[in-house]
Amino acid sequence: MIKSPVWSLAARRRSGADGSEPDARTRILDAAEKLFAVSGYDATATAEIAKHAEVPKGLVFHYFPRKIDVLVTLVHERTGIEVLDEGVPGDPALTLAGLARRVPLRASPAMRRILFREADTHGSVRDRLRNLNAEIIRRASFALELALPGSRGDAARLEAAAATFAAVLLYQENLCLLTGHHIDPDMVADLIVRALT
Amino acid sequence: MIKSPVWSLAARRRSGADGSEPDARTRILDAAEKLFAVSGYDATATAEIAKHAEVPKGLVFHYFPRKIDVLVTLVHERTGIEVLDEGVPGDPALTLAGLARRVPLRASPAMRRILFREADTHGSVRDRLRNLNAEIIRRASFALELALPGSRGDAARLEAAAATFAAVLLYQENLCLLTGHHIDPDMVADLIVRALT
Amino acid sequence: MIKSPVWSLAARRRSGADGSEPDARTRILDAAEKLFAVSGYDATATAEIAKHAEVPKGLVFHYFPRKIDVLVTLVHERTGIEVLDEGVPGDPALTLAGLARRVPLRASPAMRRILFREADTHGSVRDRLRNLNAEIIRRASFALELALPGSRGDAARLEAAAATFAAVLLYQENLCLLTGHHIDPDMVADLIVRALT
Amino acid sequence: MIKSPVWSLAARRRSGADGSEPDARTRILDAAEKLFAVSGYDATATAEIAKHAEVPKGLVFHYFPRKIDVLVTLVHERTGIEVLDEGVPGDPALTLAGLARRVPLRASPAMRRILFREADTHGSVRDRLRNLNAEIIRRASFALELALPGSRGDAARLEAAAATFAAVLLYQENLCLLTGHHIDPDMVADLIVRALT
DNA sequence: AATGAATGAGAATTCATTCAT
DNA sequence: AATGAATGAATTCTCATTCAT
Repeated sequence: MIKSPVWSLAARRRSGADGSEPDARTRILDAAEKLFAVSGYDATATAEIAKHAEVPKGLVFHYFPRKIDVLVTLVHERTGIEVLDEGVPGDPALTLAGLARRVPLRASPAMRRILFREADTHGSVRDRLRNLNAEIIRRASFALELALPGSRGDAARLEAAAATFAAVLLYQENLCLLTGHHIDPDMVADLIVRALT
Repeated sequence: MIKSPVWSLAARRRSGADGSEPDARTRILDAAEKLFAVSGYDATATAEIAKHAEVPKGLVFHYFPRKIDVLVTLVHERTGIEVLDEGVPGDPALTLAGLARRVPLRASPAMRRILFREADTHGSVRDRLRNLNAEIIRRASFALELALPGSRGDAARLEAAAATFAAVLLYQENLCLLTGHHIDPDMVADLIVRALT
Repeated sequence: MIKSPVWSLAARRRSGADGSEPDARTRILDAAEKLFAVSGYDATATAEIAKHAEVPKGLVFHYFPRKIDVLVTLVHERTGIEVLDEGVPGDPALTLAGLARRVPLRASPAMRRILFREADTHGSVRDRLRNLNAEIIRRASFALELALPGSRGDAARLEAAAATFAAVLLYQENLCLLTGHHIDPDMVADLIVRALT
Repeated sequence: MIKSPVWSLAARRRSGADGSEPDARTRILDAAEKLFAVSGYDATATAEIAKHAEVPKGLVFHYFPRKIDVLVTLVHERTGIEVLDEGVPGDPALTLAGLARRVPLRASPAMRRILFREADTHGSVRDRLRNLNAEIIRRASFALELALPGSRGDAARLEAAAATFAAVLLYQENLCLLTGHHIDPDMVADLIVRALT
């Protein structure tokens, strides 16, 4: 059985299980997500969103009185931290590799682009990103501690390792998109393990 | 004596040592650099650039027929790779720490923000970033090889380490801005060394 | 009783017989028609059109996303060929004179000026004029054939006569405007008849 | 020996007989003539003229302080009435055909387009066109009288014939350009002769 | 005479937002 | 709730013209 990516949970929720069209509000958010990711928030006109969502222009403002509300809603409703399962004690490398492959950030690739791009200029997005980042570092930290009990001696180094790990995991997608350069998460996990043992 | 940052070489050149005002074109680029960094390209009006540069609106058009030309010119003229190479063989940790503190990307903090932010939506900026990133990885790779001749055995691991190093170095500033979380380059350097020895 | 000119049919339709104001879109086209005729397309600002139409500037864009769309729409909606055909066999001179006085081009004097002036530089206008001209020549040809069955022998001459007739009819108004020289259509009709009999 | 068209007299004068480049002022007028004909006066920027003339922008204003001076100068210097030879008494049809082929308007095709187009909105151009038209009608009238002494009886008809002849001759080029429909001058000459005899 | 930087008024177009229905 | 016409401020871009050198 193929496991659908975590970020598609929201996607599945969008269109009813009966295959019916998602409702207008959802279609607006879908369109905005795609357009914001591709062109950026500023360069996307609300009229464009309406057109792609196949709803009349006025309806966008019906649901989202200000344009910024669309962005805020997207970030609030379509990004989050995976609450499910955590660290699997035992083999350090395996645990880290698992974490690498399953960053607990629940957000579609499009939402990640939006998150990083708009955080630069929109306080509310930045706040969200801050929280998400902190949580990811905490998880990584916890996982490292769990996996590598021996390195407990140096908290600072563990902290740096977790942050590095988090940074690489968060940005690898971005970096790949921008530079075409791919970093293998397994390799990074392996490096971290080697550094801490 | 504090060494002025490398990216300010251009800045110093802008206003002559004689204290004379930089010329109009330079003032326009200066203003654009600052404004693009703070508000983003799309959210910055050319009129705003002109006002900050203290030049008439029309002069911006005179030098840069399209608004996008301002961005393209900034990226072309104000980002680059440090050519001064300083391979310091000897102590691995020291060498890496040096590299960490002196990323060979020649670009002001403002230009870095612009580079990362606008690469997402502007092809020409993305191309530049791609080149810069590749060059930085190459440098890091070379430095690692020089510093850690013993690890030559595993090229893939070295490559991953260099890429991780480069990614963290490039993004740390960004991450710090966005999330407030600071990563100590020395720590990262130390981690890399430990991972490779 | 004086028969109102054919081109005013549309005009009458614009403002209801109930004296109600024509709608915004119509007022915009009315204003554009007048201004384009007087000053030319290029020299007429859309703001000017809006002012004369007594609508806000933005509404012009709402109906006509590009300025050129106003011109194109005018030409499409306000020029045409009279469909009411009236072949009146019998006296040749009378028939031709009738045709002279009733060129089958349905277009206000303003639209005619626009048509001739802008055809020079705007392809879509030129296409329209081409069609109109061809149709007028066909009508003239048909009328001549009907009126002067005896001249059927020389098709080329008939063709030339029709074209000449059409040219003079089409341009007489233009010429008069530009040069102040008036050509009497009756005289031209008479000439044609004499030439063909 | 091929006889170069009358309107190229000016052209020949432009570049020295020694094949040297025409001077700046001439190149400016050349460029303006071409550009005005293609795009119209309003739609042609002075910078464009300078570019095509391969002269610095400032030089255009050196010779022609106002943009309109370029147009006025063109019309003054590059349109005129042929003063050379006139009617050849004898065969009417031949004389008219000759006149048809040799309209006494000395102006390049480009200048004719400019003349007709800009007359609509520029008084000075209109004045010139008026004069030229009057002169052409006078010539045609004279030629007709000379060629067809028998028809002297009806001055009004002669007048109408001359005007028709002039109109067709003047506009045929325009019409052809706009509508693609060609009128054979010989045919028109023939028609006129038939109408008057 | 020749030049290109400088200027600013004004053009087209964009677009978030409002509002009557 | 739904709709699309209406609004006007703001933005990018154009361009004739001036001017110092």
